[in-house]
Amino acid sequence: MNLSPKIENFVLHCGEMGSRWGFNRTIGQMVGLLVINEHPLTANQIAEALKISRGNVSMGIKELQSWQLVKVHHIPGDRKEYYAPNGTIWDLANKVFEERRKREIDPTLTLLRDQILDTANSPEEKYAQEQMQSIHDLLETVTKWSAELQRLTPEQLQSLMKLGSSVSKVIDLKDKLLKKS
Amino acid sequence: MNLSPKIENFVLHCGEMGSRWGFNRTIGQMVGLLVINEHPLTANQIAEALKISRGNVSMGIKELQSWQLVKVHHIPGDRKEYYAPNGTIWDLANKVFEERRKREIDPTLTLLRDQILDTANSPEEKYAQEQMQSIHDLLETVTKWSAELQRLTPEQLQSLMKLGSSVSKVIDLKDKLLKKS
DNA sequence: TTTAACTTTCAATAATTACTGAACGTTTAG
DNA sequence: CTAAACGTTCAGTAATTATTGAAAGTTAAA
Repeated sequence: MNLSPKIENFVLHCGEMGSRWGFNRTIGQMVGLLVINEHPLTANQIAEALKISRGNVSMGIKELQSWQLVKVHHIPGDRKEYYAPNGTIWDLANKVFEERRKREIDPTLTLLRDQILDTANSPEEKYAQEQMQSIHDLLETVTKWSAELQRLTPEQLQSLMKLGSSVSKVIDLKDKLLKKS
Repeated sequence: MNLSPKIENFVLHCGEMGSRWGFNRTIGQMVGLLVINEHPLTANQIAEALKISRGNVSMGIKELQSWQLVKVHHIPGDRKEYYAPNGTIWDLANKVFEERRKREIDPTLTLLRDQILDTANSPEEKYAQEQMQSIHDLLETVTKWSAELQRLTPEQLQSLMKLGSSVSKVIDLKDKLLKKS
């Protein structure tokens, strides 16, 4: 398992980015490695390619499974497990978004709702509640939107993109249509 | 500077979330604190409220300024600096997105483009390039979309949301319109 | 110019997070 | 049943990241 410089480059970059997307460097590299390899890899191949311990691979795979980002393959007559990305790039990105929504946005919305319903007993708390309401509304909007986007295939998205660069135009379209009907 | 339990709760939560949005726990708390306070705060007030050192506040503010998330106020006859959020909630969210795009997505796009243009000298590299192309396309789409969304006011967004829950419908609308004309 | 009131910096250290590798668990072939 | 081939766990340790606090920098009033 020797990576070509080009591929190694990509894998290292995934490592750097991985930490920003919710997992750590090593796990980012693992995703990168699995994604640029056409065929599933064994835990030992991963350990060797990334120069990390076997135990670390096991922990990383476990974490990736909790994100639903990898699936396991088996080859008849072979006891090893072979790991591969669980879906297309688009699927993986969706899963990361979805998981982060669950872990970050949902708990925040819950907290905000609780606080907003509670009665404010000072002007400071009143202001605080107003701000929390803004955050709440923003998060809810973003959540709904991302749910919408996730339903689209990449092709539909591309098509939407080509509409003419401006979402405002979509709004205008909507308005026109609604007036006609 | 004594926080009411309700407000403290929110601030602590911002701390937890802060780390996920690109900064660390303390800096997350600082943002939370500034956002739920109607009036600008001095560095000492922040240090006292969050029970951290004065030096840490200074570093945190510096970091937040690099994200363009805080602005400085001055009161005539007072040499202290007063810090406040740099815009509405929506503005702040936009700035975070924008900054993360610059720090994460743009460098990734550059790397991917380089790799894709380079000639593949093995079937593995060929496949790798195809995958990189997918990632590239996805990131570009997401980038363009977020740029579009950022142009909208929260009100426009809300309006778009109310369109009827499904973006696919917008695409259908578009198709119908284009066929008619 | 001195002093007081502030801010910034950064080396030392604390806190957190990630990794290793040995021990243990499980499955299957012989 | 035993050994080999694999996967998992976790205590100990390494690496990284965050924080403190003392020293140095800045500004303005006296």
